Formats: sequence, structure tokens, C-alpha cells
Amino acid sequence: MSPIIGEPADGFRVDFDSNPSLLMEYRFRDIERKWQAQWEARGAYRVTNDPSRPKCYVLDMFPYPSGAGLHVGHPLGYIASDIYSRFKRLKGFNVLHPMGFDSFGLPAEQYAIEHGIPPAVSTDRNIANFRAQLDRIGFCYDWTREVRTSDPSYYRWTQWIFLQLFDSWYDRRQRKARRISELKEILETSGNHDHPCPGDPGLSLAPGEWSSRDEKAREDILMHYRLAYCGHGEVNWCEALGCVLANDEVVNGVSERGGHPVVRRRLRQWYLRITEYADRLLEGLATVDFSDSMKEMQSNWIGRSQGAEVEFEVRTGDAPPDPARRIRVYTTRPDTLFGVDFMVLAPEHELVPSLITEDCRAEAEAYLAWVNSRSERERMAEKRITGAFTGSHCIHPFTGRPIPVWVSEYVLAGYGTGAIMGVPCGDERDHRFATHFGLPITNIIGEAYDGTQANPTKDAVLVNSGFLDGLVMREAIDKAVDRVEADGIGRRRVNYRMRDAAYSRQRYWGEPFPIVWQEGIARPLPEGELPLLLPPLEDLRPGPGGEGPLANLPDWKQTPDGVREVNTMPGFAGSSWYFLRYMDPGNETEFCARTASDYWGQVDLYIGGTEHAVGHLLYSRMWTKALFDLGLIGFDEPFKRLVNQGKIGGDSRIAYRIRGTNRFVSAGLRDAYETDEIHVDVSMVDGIELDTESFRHWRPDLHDATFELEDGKYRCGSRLEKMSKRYHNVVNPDDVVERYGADTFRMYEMFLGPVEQDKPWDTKGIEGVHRFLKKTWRLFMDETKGCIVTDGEPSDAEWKALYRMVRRIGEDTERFSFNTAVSGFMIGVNELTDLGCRKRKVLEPLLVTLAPYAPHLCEELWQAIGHADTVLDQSFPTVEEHYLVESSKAYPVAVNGKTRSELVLPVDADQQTVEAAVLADPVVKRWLEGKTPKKIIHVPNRMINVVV
RNA sequence: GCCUCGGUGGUGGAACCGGUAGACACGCAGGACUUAAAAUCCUGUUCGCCGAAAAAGCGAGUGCGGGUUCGACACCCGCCCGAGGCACCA
Repeated sequence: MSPIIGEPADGFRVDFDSNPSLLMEYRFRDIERKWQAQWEARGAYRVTNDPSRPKCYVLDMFPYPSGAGLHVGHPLGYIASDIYSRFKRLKGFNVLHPMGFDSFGLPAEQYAIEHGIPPAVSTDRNIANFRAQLDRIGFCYDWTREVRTSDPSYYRWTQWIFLQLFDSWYDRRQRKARRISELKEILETSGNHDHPCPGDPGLSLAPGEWSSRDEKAREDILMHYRLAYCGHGEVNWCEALGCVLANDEVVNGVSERGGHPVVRRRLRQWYLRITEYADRLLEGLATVDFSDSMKEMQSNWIGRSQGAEVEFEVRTGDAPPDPARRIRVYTTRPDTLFGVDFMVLAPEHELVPSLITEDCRAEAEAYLAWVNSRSERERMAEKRITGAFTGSHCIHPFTGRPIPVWVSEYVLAGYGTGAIMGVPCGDERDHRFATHFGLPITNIIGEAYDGTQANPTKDAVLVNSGFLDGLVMREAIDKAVDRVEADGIGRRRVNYRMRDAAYSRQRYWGEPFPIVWQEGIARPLPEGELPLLLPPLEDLRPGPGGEGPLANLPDWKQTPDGVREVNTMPGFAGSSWYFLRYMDPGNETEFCARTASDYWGQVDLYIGGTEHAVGHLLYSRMWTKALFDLGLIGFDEPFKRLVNQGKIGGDSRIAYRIRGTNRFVSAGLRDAYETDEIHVDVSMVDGIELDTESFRHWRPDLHDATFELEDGKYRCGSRLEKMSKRYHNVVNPDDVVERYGADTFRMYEMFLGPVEQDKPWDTKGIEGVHRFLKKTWRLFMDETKGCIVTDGEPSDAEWKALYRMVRRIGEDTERFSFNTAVSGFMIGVNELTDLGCRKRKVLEPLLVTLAPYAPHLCEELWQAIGHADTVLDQSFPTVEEHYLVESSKAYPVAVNGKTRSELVLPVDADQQTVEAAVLADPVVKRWLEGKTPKKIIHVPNRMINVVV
């Protein structure tokens, strides 16, 4: 990484307005400052909702305004979307390209606790800093549409949408959300027979039963249907953070942030019933343009599996079978039903205590106690096979064979039914279990099972399988379930890995819930009382009993009508719908007018990182579907096309300190010593050469550092790793913009490689792009003569150079290939330079084409060649194809697939002409060695191949 | 273990549908201009062989091994390596 050292070449400043002759050289700093101010003053990026024009909605994932500010990796996606937006504007679209801030969240709260600065204050400060950094890069955001999730005028509507979800339930028959009032009617007139309760599957309401329940009981039932509901559940409790974490915030049993241990705890929590949307979220992926890996991640997360639930009767000792004590297992392989050799229940399974017999009690209870003593983390990390026999048996429903029932921690209480049937010959894990405990193994797949390893095939032919004998497993699946259903011992069932999303946090810096608890009933605040403001609070420590900091405000918590909910909403609340607010940001009576959302519709292009693959994207997709179901918007997928920008990695520089000394040895010589690695701040290094003076002044402990040089230089080691303060390898865009200009920075970030790809930052290459812009400048301007653009008629060669470039830029920009577009500009400008082209008719369209990439330079030159209007609103040039038509083509001529010669032939030459020309070619003759070719393949406009 | 995406010169990368591999840059080497530097411009730059050199030529070459094809970086089969995601999910 190249350092940003010293003053730039043209360091002195001159007032360009009073001294216009100095504009003859490319003074990017003055030019950029001038046009940023003018665009701002003119409202050049103001967007109106104008239904008479075709729309294009280009959106960046809005940032969390962290205190660290932007590094060079953040703007990558912003630049791509900015270029695309400007390009679409030139193509005649009304482009919505807004920006805002996801400004609620944990870091600001953490910062407040550590430094005593209120989150609202530090957040404002960070936003101001972000805004300044973004502005220097010259983005075309319409800042009048900015949203901040922590602004009351915004979160008022986050609260409002929450209330809509609270007032909705999911009708599985109609596959859509409906209002709670409609549910009440249904329950009242016909009970819940047609609408089983998602939150309480056992609930059965006969017609008429509804009205006989008291209000509390009715509200409890409704709560089990609501899309936003309050429930008690096992949650991921993190003692260190004093809060509950969502499943996707827990990684391997520790918190994603901070890596603190997480344990299971039962708490009252708000949830979003996203599981009801599982199928639609899955199906919606087919209608949307996301990358394969993104779709893959989402469907993995949803984790749909198809199978059957089968009930097994239990026999404990001599007691008669008890229909209430059946074990329900979930399996995706009902075809292996005859291969069941044991049952395994999760230790938490409710039947476990009643299944343990006297003979087995000591051992089984010891096992359960052991499991209970282990944290979730330990259980998940466990690789050994453990378990205990309960002493009870099941009866195989088809063979009557007794099957031993075991308990083991590898079966999860929360997935499926919390019980599985063990089929050792077909399942790897079951096989290990059976072998470990010496259980007999039934083979139902004949030779497909080798006796030592399970075979999970679906293509073997079943044996030992009663009515399934002779069938291929794949086909036996349906047959088995048909029989299970016919015999009334089970049913088809679809299962999901995804859980409902935990929607409350015991935190301060988030949206307060517009809910008041009244004798155990959650009462929504009337719409007119929104927003429910987040009260100012000094002390942000958690409240008592796992409640959030708001519980420390008794006056706020207690209202005449009851007790306020003191939890706040999670980070994803505000970000789940922000793309709608940009459409109608100032609306004080609606979250977004239907006319606005009908006009702008789906986001045509959404750019952001992969890290939001399952969280943010699934939540906002679900919110969109719910709002659509309720008729509040007209589309049910928010993002038509998603592009994931790659991460820009840091290129670290490392110095080697001889152990136990303050002497540093150059990288090439370090093998002679035992050394420790020190990450050196990249701003002190030129290439790999360390500026030893700056290094000495970097930290007090380095003042007396000494160096062992090679060739008079101290060379650093280098390593590619994450761009992070910790490694001192962060490059700030401000520095790059100051040294090379925003236009160079924009184009260089694009030139680095495909946007989707991860790549290291290397400042070295930026010179090439900067040279290109200077070269472009010199097409228009001469240092001594000033503007040198002429009015003559361009030559065919000049037209051709222009249109070839325009065509390429148009195609590349449309398909997001910005790196090749930049190279297309370079080729075009090189050609025009070689041709000495100064013609206005060529150079004007060049400026328009380049404007999305280098807006400041283009606007300046646009003005310099005599325009009073802005280059931003011109039309993208139309390619005059006839200048590009070639009459002849230099064909590569291959003999047996190897290129040997080149022949210039007319493009429309027929086969005979081509063959004659080829055979007459001396090089071809030499390779033929007098033989007659078998065939001459001629692909017009491509190549010629002679087959001997 | 499973899934997805990758692997091309010293470096970043290009080759869009199976048709001249290495565009465009960086770096490096040499040169011009200059008192000098910056800036700018020119030439060369995949590797090996042949050659004093240039030109020309020959051979190899897109992670490895096979295959399909007149022709493969691209398609098929089997591996290796890297990045990311999922993972006792029944």
C-alpha cells in the first residue's frame, strides 16, 4: 500500500474565479469543491415523484454511523450505485438514489456507557462525519430524502408498522396476513377448526366457545395468532450484555458481538411470526435477481424439509399401552420405517420422566443431570456419543417389534418433535449411536449396506420392509406415508429450521414499543399518540430482572392506563422498511403514500454486503409481504435485483523487532534472528519501504529504535488481511481524495476489479487512473493555449473511436462491469489522443459518457467548452452504428487448431473465396506440406481453421 | 461433512455465446525532453528454445489428470487448493 505522504504536486491554491487562465491545468481540488458547492446550491440531485417519467430506484444498504468513520472499502458499493444512478439519469429515467442512516443500535449505547456521551449526541456527531466523508466523494444522493431510524419522525412509523403486525394474523388457507378483527369473527362463528393456532397447536375452539371465554383468555388466544406477538420462550440470554440475542446473533454458543457466553433462559419476549412466511420467502426467491449463493444462504436458513410425523405406542414394563403416551417422531425418510432399531428423545422431551423404569433410573437420571449441568455451548461442541436407555420400549406400528427408547443430547428439543427414530443402516449418526451402545442393526437395503458404514442412499431396493419390500426407496417414501396416514398413526409434515424472530431487546437505544400492559393484556397505543418518544436517560445500565434500562424510569413506565413495555425494538426494525420511507420521506400522515409506493415500486437495484444475507434481507422481505397482504403497498418483494459488493481487504505492513531489543531488522534479513512482528501504520510506508523517522515518532516506546537496513532501506513484510484499526492498515478515503481527487478515487475503486469480488486495496495502481483523467483533460485544454476544442467535422476514425467507446461503456455499465468500462474509457481516450482529435462533436459526447464516472471533471469541461447547463442532464449518446461497420476483417488462420497466419478478407466473403485465399497463403501452404485439407472451417467475423 | 463461488503473467485484472489467451493498468527495464527533478512521451515486458542482436521461427502455457470438439480459460468426468455459508436439523 502506498502511503499518503507529503504535499501533492500542485499544492498551492489560487482563486480560480478571478484567475480563469489557471483552469488550463487539471486542478481537481478546486474543480471538485466548486461543483460540489454548485450542485448543492442548485439542488441538482433533488428528485420528485413524477409519474409521467419512467422510474429507476437504486439503493445502497444504509450504514450504521460508527465512530470509526469510513474506510476505503465502504464506498465501493456506493460508487457503483452512484455511477449506475447517474447513467440511468442520462438514459432518461427519473432516478431515486437516496441515502440515510441506520442510527439505532448497540455500539452507540456501549459508547455512552463507557464515555458518558448520550447516544443521541454521539450518533449526531458520527452522522455529520459520515456525511462529510460521503460528500467529498461526490455522490448524487438526494439528501432532502435522508432518513435516520433514530429520528422520531421516522420511528413513529416503525412503531406504526409494528402495530399493524400486532393487529394481524396469518391465514394459512389464503396464504396471507389478515386483520385480527377478521380472526375474531371467524373464531366466534366457527371456532378455530379451519385455522389451527400457530402459537399453540393444541388449541381447539369449538364454534361458539369463543364468546364463553373471558377477555384475558381471548386476548391470550389472539396473542398466539398475532404476527407480532409476546410470548415466553427459551431465549439466548447473554449475561455479559444483559440482553437476549436472536438466533443469528449467536455463533457457536457465544454472542456474535464480543464473544460472551450465551445460556438458555426463559423470558418474556416479543417475536415476529416470520415462520408463517417461510414458504413464501422461499418461493419469492424464484422471482428475484439475487446471486445463487445469496439464495442458497436464505433457503438454508429457512431450512425447509419435507417428511412425516409418525406415532409410536409406548410399552413401559407390563403396563398396558396408553394412547396419551405416544412418541411422535419426525422423519424425512418414512421409507426407512422398517429399519428402526431404537428411538431417541431429547433430554428435555416431556415424556422422558414417565419413560424411565426403575431398573434404569439411576443411570438415566445421572445422564439427565449431567446434560443439564452443561451449557448450550458445551452441548453444541460435543463430538462424543452420549446417551442413556430409559428402560421403556415402543411398539413398531407395522411389525409389532419392541424398540428400545433412549435419551441423548444430540436430539434437539426445539426441532421437529424432539424425538427421532434411529435407522442405523441408513443414517451416519444413528449408525455411530447403535455401534457405540451395541444395539443390533437391521439391514433393509441388502447389499447397499456393508455392515460397517451407514448408507444414506435413496436409490437402494428395500428388503425386510414388509409392504415396502422390492420398492426403490425414493418411490417408497410416498407409499409409506400413505399407509401411515391410512392407519391413523401419522401424517405428512413440512418442517423448518428457521425460528420466529426475537423482536425485543433489553436495551435503551432503540424504538420503544407502543404497548401498555393492562392486567396482563397488551394494549396498543392509539395511532394518534405516536410517536412514543424515547425518553432521555442518563443511566443506561440494565433494569431489574433482565429488563431494559427504560425500567429505571418509573415515571415513564407507569401510565394511568397501565405499565409501559420497557423493552425496545431490535436493530432490524428500522431497516426492515426504510426503502419505503425514501419514497415519501416527509409524509406526516402515512408511513408512505400509496401513490408514492405505486410509482417507485420495487427497488430496481440494491447494493450491499453479504453479511446481511439472512438477517436484514429476510426481515425486510417479510415486512414487505405483510404490508402487501394488508393492502398498504402494491408489491410483495422489496428488491428486484441485489448485487453484493466484495470486501476490500487491507494490505498490512510488518516490521520485525529482534526479540528482547528495540532493534528492527529489514524483512530480507530477519531469518538470522528471532523476531516479533509489529504492525506498522501503512501511512509510514512507501511501497514496502519504511520511513524510519516517522516510525520513531509513532509511539513513545519507539523513540530510540534502531534499524538494520538492506541496501540502505528498511523493507517491511506485507500481509493481506481485514482492513482494521488493529492492523494499522486502514486507508481513509479522505486522504485519497485529497491527494488524487474524488473523480480519480471513484474510477480507481471501480478499476480495481469486479464489484462483486473481494480484493486488496493497493494505492499504487491509482496513478494509472489519475494519468488517464489528466490525459482526458488535455484533449480539451492546453496549458498555454487554454481550451483547444474545435468545431470541425470529425473523421471516420474519430467517430469510430468515439462510438466504439460509447457502445462499450453503455453495455458495461448496464451489466455492472465497471472495471472493464474504465478500461474502455482509457482505450478511447488513448485513441483520440493518438488521432489528435479536438473536435467538439466527438468530445462532447465523450464528456456525457464519462460524467457518471468522473462527474466533477466532466462538469468543469462541459462549462469550459461553452455550456451554461449541466452535463448531468444530457442524454447518453446514441451510437451511430454505421461508423462501426467493418468492411474487412483480419482473420486468424489456424491449421489443426493452432493459429499460424493472418489473412485480411472482406467480411462478406463466401466460403469459396475464403478457401481460395487460405490455400494461396504461403504460411498455410508450408503447414499443409502438400497435403489437401479435409475441411476449411470459416466462422464469419471470427476465425478460419484448416483441418488436415 | 454438505452447499455456493473462485483458481489466468511479477501484481490488479480482460477474454460477454466454444473461435487470435494475457485487453486496460500497475510494476519493472531501456530511451526522449530537461541544468536537474516533476510532469509528459516513446519502446519492451507469459515462460522456454534458437540467435551477438533484431526480425522471424519453434515448443509449452489459464490449479492437476482425463474426455468431448475442427477448435476448450469456457462444456463433461475425477482430483487439489482458496474464500464464504450451513452443520448433531432427524
